Amino acid sequence: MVDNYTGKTRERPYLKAVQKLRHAGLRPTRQRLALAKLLFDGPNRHVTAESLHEESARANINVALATVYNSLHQFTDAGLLREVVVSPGQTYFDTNVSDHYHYFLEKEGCLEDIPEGLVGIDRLPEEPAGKKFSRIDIIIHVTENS
Amino acid sequence: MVDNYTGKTRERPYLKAVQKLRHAGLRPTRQRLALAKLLFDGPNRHVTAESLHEESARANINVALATVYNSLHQFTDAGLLREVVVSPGQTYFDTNVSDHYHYFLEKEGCLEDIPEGLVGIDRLPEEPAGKKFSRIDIIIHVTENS
DNA sequence: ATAGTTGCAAAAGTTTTGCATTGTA
DNA sequence: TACAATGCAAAACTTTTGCAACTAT
Repeated sequence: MVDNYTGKTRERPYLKAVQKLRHAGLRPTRQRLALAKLLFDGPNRHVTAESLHEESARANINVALATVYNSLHQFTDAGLLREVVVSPGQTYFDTNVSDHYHYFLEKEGCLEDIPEGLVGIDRLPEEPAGKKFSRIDIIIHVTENS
Repeated sequence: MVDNYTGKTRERPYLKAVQKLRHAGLRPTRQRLALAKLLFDGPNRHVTAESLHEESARANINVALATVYNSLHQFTDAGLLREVVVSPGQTYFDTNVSDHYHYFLEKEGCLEDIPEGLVGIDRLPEEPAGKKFSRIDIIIHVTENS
């Protein structure tokens, strides 16, 4: 793609996203690139399918909600995102895929990472023979004080 | 209600459920009594709205699925049940309302209580001023070993 | 009687699927 | 050109709501 004004290539701004998708084995299509740019350019984020879809619309990116869902799940399967379920109909996707836990702020209805080291687990059950613990989710629900 | 054969009252089998509902401030209606009996007569259970609805149908209890949802939420608000969300579209209700955590068995798609004392938390963040931690959810996902 | 409560059909959300279209080799 | 992958409309689920019918006082 060549910029109409400068004549220079405009691939650069998408380079990181392209490489990230390629590396994950996902074709860097127009829709996926746009979503990846929103998700991964900048600090860690917590989005829902709906919120990302709205954000895309605001940025004049035309993507169906179903495509947002599909892309989020593809990104998750590829290890680029982590899925966090808070309550029925509130599935978040977290760009921080390292081991960590979450606050859920009931009033604001949003997720926040708990900084590393603030929660300590000093005892866990044994993994039963032939099984393993694939994942440990901890969500601390935070409410306003009565 | 009087038994056709013995002429004796048949309230007795529902007494516990009636009292439980009354104490929770819920009118002991036919539907709620039937669901309460399924839920609270016997050992602790983990049900979904759908599973409880099927169970009711099998027991020849006529309840709409919406009523099952409403009743489960009323029971939950009254403190008789605890809601546990595992993944989108998988909301369980647990008759064990004490503080405890859960295994989620991915293969079977079912929840199990983690026996008390097996998980130890030795460090927690401070509650921010004016806020409190209303609840701490821990779910350990258990998968078959590769 | 009647004020408040309840149960459920219908509506509203949320998520997934099937297939025409597109993109790649 | 053929083959696989993609994007999205439509379908499928899950959950909530509004109101007619019912209940307890």
